[in-house]
Amino acid sequence: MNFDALSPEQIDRLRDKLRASGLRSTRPRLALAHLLFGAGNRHVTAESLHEEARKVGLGVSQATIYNTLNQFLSAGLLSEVIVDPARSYFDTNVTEHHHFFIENETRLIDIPLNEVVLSTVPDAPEGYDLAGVDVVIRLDRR
Amino acid sequence: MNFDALSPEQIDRLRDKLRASGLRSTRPRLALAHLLFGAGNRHVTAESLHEEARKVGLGVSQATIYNTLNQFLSAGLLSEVIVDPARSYFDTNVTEHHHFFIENETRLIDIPLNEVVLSTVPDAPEGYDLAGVDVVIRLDRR
DNA sequence: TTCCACTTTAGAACTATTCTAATATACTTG
DNA sequence: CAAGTATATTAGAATAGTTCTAAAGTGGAA
Repeated sequence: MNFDALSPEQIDRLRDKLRASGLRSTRPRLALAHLLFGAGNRHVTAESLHEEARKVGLGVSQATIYNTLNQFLSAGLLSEVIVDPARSYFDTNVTEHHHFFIENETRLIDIPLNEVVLSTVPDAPEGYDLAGVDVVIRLDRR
Repeated sequence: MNFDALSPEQIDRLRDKLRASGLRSTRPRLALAHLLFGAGNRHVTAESLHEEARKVGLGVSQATIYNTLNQFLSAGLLSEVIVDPARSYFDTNVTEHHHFFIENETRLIDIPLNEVVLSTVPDAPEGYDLAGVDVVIRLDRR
């Protein structure tokens, strides 16, 4: 596979992040990182990433796809988007933002944080801490 | 089981809704409707409703729980809340509103529509129609 | 270069949900 | 109001996404 997708600096940063989470820089992890982070913000499912890996000739098992996605999630390299009861989506954009979800295409589109303004939100009930605010705008193809 | 939970008028309205969706007013459907609609707004999962039915001595199979929840959803008697990749939640509140979701208690709390003000939202991309806007405020117990 | 903790993997296991096809029941019609 | 039929219910099998297991492989410290 083509490892030009990530610059040497990006690779170093990735290795640091992995090490910081106690994860070794293995061939499967680096290869999947190239697919994930090599071309702007992306949304993948385990299945779509596995298929993509297969297409570029990456011999990587389904178990490794799941393990890697979950480890990258814990390491803060990915975020999870919960919009579809049938599968989990992983997002390479780990900054705060929102989503369009096109139900009949099972496709996600990022919405930059500043394009959604929540001028009023309720306080968290007593005894609870705010963990995050997710806005999902559901769409149907016309 | 106690059928006093719903008034005769409510029962008539329910029968009408079911008929409008081509559904017969069977004993299991009416009994589950009493559990669901007999005491204010509620959030249930298939499992929690099944357990509740069992406790009140309602002999109803898991398949019927799933069938009934999905039929009530199609009939507009329930709405679905997607906040947890592990299970589907059904909400007896079918008006537009939002949710708190307490992750470590797998518990939902309704937020009335007027308590969340979205002063700016992006336009739907060309070719797509707006299907709904869901705001989920995730909480952790302190 | 060796060693060992960490990784990967195939396949089994698991969980939520849906499906199947046999039995039971609501509701219409005579 | 009895009978007939379309619709419901059910147990259990099937399915889909995901996680687990345990055996074989590998990164990187020394």
